[in-house]
Formats: sequence, structure tokens, C-alpha cells
Amino acid sequence: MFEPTIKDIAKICGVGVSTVSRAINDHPDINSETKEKIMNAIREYGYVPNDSARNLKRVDAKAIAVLVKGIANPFFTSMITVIEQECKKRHYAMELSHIEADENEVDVAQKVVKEKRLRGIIFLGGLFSHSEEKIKKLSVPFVFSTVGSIPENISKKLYSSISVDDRRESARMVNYLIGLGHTKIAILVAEAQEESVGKLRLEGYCDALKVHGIEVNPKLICQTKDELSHFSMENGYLTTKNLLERKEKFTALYAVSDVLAIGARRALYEAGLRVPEDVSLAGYDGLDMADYTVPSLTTMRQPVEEMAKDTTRLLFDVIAKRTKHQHITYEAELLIRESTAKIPE
Amino acid sequence: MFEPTIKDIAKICGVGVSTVSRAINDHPDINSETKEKIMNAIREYGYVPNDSARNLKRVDAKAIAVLVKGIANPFFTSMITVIEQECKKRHYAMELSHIEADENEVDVAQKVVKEKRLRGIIFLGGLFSHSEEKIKKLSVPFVFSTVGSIPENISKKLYSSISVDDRRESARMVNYLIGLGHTKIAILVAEAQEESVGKLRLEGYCDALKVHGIEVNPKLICQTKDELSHFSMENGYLTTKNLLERKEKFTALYAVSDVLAIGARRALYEAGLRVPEDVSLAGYDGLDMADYTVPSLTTMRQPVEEMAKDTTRLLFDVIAKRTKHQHITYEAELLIRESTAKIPE
DNA sequence: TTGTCCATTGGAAACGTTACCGATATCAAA
DNA sequence: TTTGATATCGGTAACGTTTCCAATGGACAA
Repeated sequence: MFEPTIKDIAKICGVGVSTVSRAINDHPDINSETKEKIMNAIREYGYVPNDSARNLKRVDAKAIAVLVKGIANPFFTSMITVIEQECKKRHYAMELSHIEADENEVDVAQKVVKEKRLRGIIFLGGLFSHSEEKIKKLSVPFVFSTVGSIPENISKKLYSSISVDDRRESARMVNYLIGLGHTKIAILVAEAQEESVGKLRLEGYCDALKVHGIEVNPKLICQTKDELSHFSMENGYLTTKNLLERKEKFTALYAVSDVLAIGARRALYEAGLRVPEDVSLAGYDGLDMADYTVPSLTTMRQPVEEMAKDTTRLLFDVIAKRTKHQHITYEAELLIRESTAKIPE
Repeated sequence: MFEPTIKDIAKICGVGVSTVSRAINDHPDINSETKEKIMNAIREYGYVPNDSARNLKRVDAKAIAVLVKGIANPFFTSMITVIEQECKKRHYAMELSHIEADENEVDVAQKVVKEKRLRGIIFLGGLFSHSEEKIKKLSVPFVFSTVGSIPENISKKLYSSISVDDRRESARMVNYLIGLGHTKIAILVAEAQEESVGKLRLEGYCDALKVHGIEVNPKLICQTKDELSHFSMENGYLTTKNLLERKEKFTALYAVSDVLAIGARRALYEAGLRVPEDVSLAGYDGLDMADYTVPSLTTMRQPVEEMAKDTTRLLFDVIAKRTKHQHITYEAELLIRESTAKIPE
């Protein structure tokens, strides 16, 4: 079947290709009658500009990329949805790419940016193995927005970030549990490596215990298994089962992610432990899901929508050079629900 | 910063551009030493081929698109993840696009295909307003794979489909509930419009009741609200609250999606109804999530992974003209778990 | 009338790649 | 030596756009 190009449209309308180009790109230097005539022909013949040709010619491809590590976490799904909407508003395309566990995200970024001539990158994920040297090598007009932990070893001038102070908010949650009378608090932690959210949230947990003079009991610190997706219900479930086998007494369980908490809930249930009567359960993230479980889950809500919107806005601002790189920190909101309760006397 | 092109690499290596092209595309007509030399230079200078230029020149852009209606449903998220992996294996890019409620999916497909010169399209979604005429207009080498309900009014030769016989499997679920002794079975149904999964699952529900001589009680048929995302926990929750306000007695509640069921579970809980003691609850889809709720959810598992793999395989087969359009139907698996029980005498 | 300015247009050169076609070198066979 | 086949390579024309630059024509002032 016949696929019209800009030349065909030009011929049909008896004008030059540049005129058609002006028409479709809303250039001012064009007669309104001519433009209308062209637009009609375009509609009639179903002409759609070829994106590759456009991006090849344009200095600026109107597109950004979102790189996600750990798509399994619904928290990121929500963020992506909002980011996509924001891009659409600005008539930008959004390229979505997953980063596998064994890939380096800056390398992937490098490749994607060159391949597609993108204007910017948003990183989504809790753990990044950035190195300053690699980031400097990212040649193209580039914005590096990270959601989650902020790499400490890199000059803040090189990237923007959007994050919640995981360590502080995590401590806040544990403080709340301690306030309820709990002292034997177990923690379910994912990816407790350098610069990861897991590590920060674990540190917050330790901070809170120390402030209250409670000794950190290593037997109550449970790390998720590497073989599985770190933030998955299955991992939460299995890790909790593992914890229960240790026979170490605890009255509260704090999972550093809602998904983990939901898996944990199941494991507790199967072990015959009631929530919150026998064990108080707390999550982190504030997923919609956490509000519909039975019992509903006490959690730290991260302002997803706001964060996603700001990420996008910031990215476009930096691209347009309206602003320098910024680092925004959000407050999380402690949502107290049914899964946590005072420890019985 | 300096961004090398194929010409630069050619100059650096003292060869022609076509030789470099041969090297990066694994053409046979090239000396292995030359190739190695070129590959080294490419690594050293960080050359990455420009995707736009490639796709512009190539007759066949190595990419397909996945168009999703209703991304909120985690069922689709799983499918997309698998499809993406399959594409990666074949060195194809996957373009992901959402279809808004007010958009026509064939129009979107048309536009995307022309814009990006794609080789094929996969539709994901329960409801499509396809028209034969529009599909025929899809000019480019094109494959149309639909997952979900199959449009009945369109020649089967024009597209491929991957689906579960929603009507039959839905009836199977209701049969199972009837087998447990339930006769007052409420149904939570989303999007009960023409050609939608919702409608088919509702029909299956009616079929099963009729076979057992149980009268269909319209007061037990609850439609989700249009304002919300049809397949969301919130909608399941609100619709169930609405059902409960009707004061119509029921001993089982069948939600046509697990997400809805989880919302329903919450509403039942708040109303003081125990699952399964007071009300048996059943879902549909077989999400991972359904296995971790308390109580775990009886559901109809659709073979997501298999379906996603077959969809991709089929698409690539049709693109390569290895096969004609096909229509594959899968069996769902009835997963009986804790949320359903025999009706007490 | 002439010159100047503005609005509108067309032509053509890129953008970076692939694919075709032809060129060269090498080597074996005649 | 000549011929032909084979392996390897380079040049160049596209692919469909955008963007610059120059051209045209009309309006208006000098």
C-alpha cells in the first residue's frame, strides 16, 4: 500500500517540501490558506511524518529515557505512569528500559542516549553503582535524576535527584514502633549493599534503636535472598519464614517495602501468628495495595505523584537550561493503620 | 564532546564506511582481521550506531509495538515483562504505548506504525472497538495480535489472537462455587460492554447459573464505576460496598479480576463478614498477589507466561511469513485456595 | 520610478546509516 | 601467461526529514 512522504504531500499540494514541513511544525512563516490546504491533504492521504527521519535531522530528538532497576516493585510502576503523562504533555516521547541486575546503569544510559539521541535520562531504582568518571563521560545533554538513594561519592553538580531521606524516615517508623512499646523489632531488608535504599533504611532502623538504648540484635535482621527479585512478595514470604525458623522472639516486624510486608504477612499467618495481636507489621512505600490488605498495613507513604512530577519538571528544566541540577528531598507520611498495635502489657 | 559516527570510525581505521557497516552488522563479506580492528576502534571511541539513521535506511525497523489498554491491571504488567524479554532475544526493540480510554486503538496503531516503521503490533486489553475497515487500512507489514476478547465481527484472517475462553472459564468458576452449595452468588463485573472480557465473564456466570436452574438475580450483578480504572482495588472496594448496601443476601462473591477481589475482600471485612465463613470469595486472573493475601484467593489462573511467549512467537512468525494468522485459546487453571468454602448446612 | 522591507516560498544540503554495484587483489586452473 | 572465480573492499545513492539561504512578489515610502 502507498505510504505518502512529505514529498508526495508537497507534490499533491503543488508546494515545496519545506512548506509542508513548516505546516506540520507550526512554523510562523507560512500563509494560513496554504497551511490549511496542506493539512487537508495530510488528513486525506493519511500522512504521518517518519520519526526516524525527523530525529536524524533534528539536533534534539524530542525524547527522554526512563531507566528502571527492579520493575517488579509497583512503586516504580506508579512513578512511570505519572512520568509518561508528564512527557506527553510536553510532546516528548518516553523510552522505557529495564536495567538487568548485572548491567551497569550508566553504561546502559550511555548506549541508549547515543542510539536514540535522547535529551535526558531518569533513573529509577534504589541502588546504583555510579562512578563519577562514568557519569562525566555521559557526553550528551544529560540529566541524571535518581529516585532512591543518592550516591554520595559523586559531585552533586553532575546530576539531579529526587528522594526521600530513607534513613530518617525509616528511623521514624521504628520510633513509632518503639513508641508502641516494642523492643524486639525484626527488620526485613532488601539489597543491603552500598548506596542502596535497603542499607539506608537499615541504618535508620539501627539509629532509632540506639537512640532508645535498645541493642541491635543481628538475629532480627533478615536480608532477602539475592536469587529472587529483591522487592517481591515471594521474597518477603520466604525471608520471613526463615526468620521464624530462627526462633528468635520478636513482637514487631518492619519490612522495608510494602511488597515484602505483604509476603511477610502471609508467612506470619501460616505460622499462626496474628497481626497485630501477636506481631505488629509495618511496611514502607505507601502502595495503594497496602490500604486494601486485611489488616490494612501501617506504612511510610512516599509522595509518588509529587515525586514523579517534580522529577520530570526538573529534568525538562535542566534540559532547557532554566535551572542547574537540584536535589529535592521529600517528607514521607506515616500512615498508621490496622497492622500495628501497642504491645500487650 | 565528540560523538563518533560511522565515518569517523572508517577514517580512523583507514577503511570505507561500508566495511564498518559490515563489521557491526555481522556481514559475512569481511576479513576477520579487519573486523577485529574495527571492533576495537569502536570500543575505544565509544561508537554507538545511530538508531534513527538505521531505521530510516532499513526497510524493516527492528521493532514492534505493544499497545495496552488499562495498564493498571498487573496482569498486563506481567505480560509486558515477558514480551519484552522475548523481543530482546530476537534483537527487536519494543515500543510500549498506552491507549487512553477515549482513543481508538487501531488509530493509535496506525499512527505508531507509520511514525516508527514498526513490523508489528500487539494489543493487550480486554476491550477493543475494532472495525474491519480500519484494520484493513493498516497498511504496513502488520500483525495484529489481540489478547483478551476476540472481536467477532472481523475476519479471522486479518489478525492473530491469543486468549482464554473467558465465557467458558468463567462458567467453570461459577460451577465450582455452585458445587460448594452456593446459590446466591454475587458477581463483580468490570466493563460489561460489547466484546469486553467483562461481558464474556458475565455471560459465563449466567450460563452456569442457568445450567443449574438457578435464576439470575440482577440485584447480585454489580458493575464497576466508569469513572475509575475498571480493574482496580478501589473499584472493587467501592462496588462491593454498594452491593452490601443493597441488603441482598449472597453467600459467594465472584469478582472477574483478582484486583477487584482484593478490593472486595476489604469491603467485606469492614462490613464484619468473614471470608470464607460468611462469604466465599473468588477472583480471576491468577495474579501472584492472590497467593499472598489472607486468606489466599481462589482464582482462575491464566497462563500469563505461556500466553506472552506465544503472542511474541506468533507475531514474529507472521512477520517472517512463516505462518498465517492463528487463533490460540488457552485453558485457565482453577486454583482453589482459602477464600472459598462449602456453604454451611 | 526605484528601492526597501516583509511575507511567503522553493531548493538543496545535510543528518548517519545501509545496500547495491563495481573495483581490486589473490589464487587456482587452463 | 591468461582466465575466471572468490574474497574483500570502497564509493555512492538512497531513506524522509529539517533548516538554511536565496528568491519572488507585493506593499509602501522616498
